[in-house]
Amino acid sequence: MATDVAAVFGALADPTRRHVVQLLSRGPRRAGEIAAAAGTSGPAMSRHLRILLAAGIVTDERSPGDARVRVFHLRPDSVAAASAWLDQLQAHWDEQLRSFQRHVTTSRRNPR
Amino acid sequence: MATDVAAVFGALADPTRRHVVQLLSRGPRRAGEIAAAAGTSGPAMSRHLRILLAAGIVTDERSPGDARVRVFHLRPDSVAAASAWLDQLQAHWDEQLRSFQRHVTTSRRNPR
DNA sequence: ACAATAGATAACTTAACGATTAACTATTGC
DNA sequence: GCAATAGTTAATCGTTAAGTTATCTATTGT
Repeated sequence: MATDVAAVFGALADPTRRHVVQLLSRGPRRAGEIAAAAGTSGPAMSRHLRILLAAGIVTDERSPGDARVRVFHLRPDSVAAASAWLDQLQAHWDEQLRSFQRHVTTSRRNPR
Repeated sequence: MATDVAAVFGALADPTRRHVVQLLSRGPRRAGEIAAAAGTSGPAMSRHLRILLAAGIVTDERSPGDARVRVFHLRPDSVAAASAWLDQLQAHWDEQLRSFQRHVTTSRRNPR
């Protein structure tokens, strides 16, 4: 339930997990489908999905017809927080680009 | 020169590098300043900065007054690419959320 | 030329990460 | 109840990544 920016970036750093997110963006999938589509084994995908769950990127739910089937789908707000982090960064950039060349040779005599 | 989304997320996955990016968002800094602000040693920061350079997030330039001083500053377009990746994801979400509950109990009889 | 400074590189250690095989827990169907 | 299925957890291995100490290069100042 994190929606933590650090966890989101950490989760999205892995190419397999990015692939999973790309797949889930086209609709929810079961765990077996995800593992097969990503080309990884079941146990490996289980750990990846746990990381994505901890980052708040995906959510799971049991299929009502078949209780052993686990369906995963994305959570829009989690990535929105990460996107906000990047936007907040760009907000600071506008200010930085104005005082850009001014600070280049600053603090030549600045031991502390 | 990457501006690669994978490299950007991988670079931003590390908390030390995120701290560096946060620092550089408030203006360009020298390598020594960055290492001191992040609380890490020079060699460790040198490797982090190399990763940020490879990801296209930061750029370096020699100080004209002091050639051994290396000043680092951010590159707005690099994070814009990563932000675009997240936005492209949200674009797919709108479609997914419409056919949301429809696919939950799909493929109950789908062995392969 | 010599000492000092700013960083980067080398070699090494340790910790984290990812994949695999095997065993385990539920759940469905006969 | 028993076999099969869906998925997770356990234990292990190999790889990668991060940090540290020491060394090296380049540049500035005297």
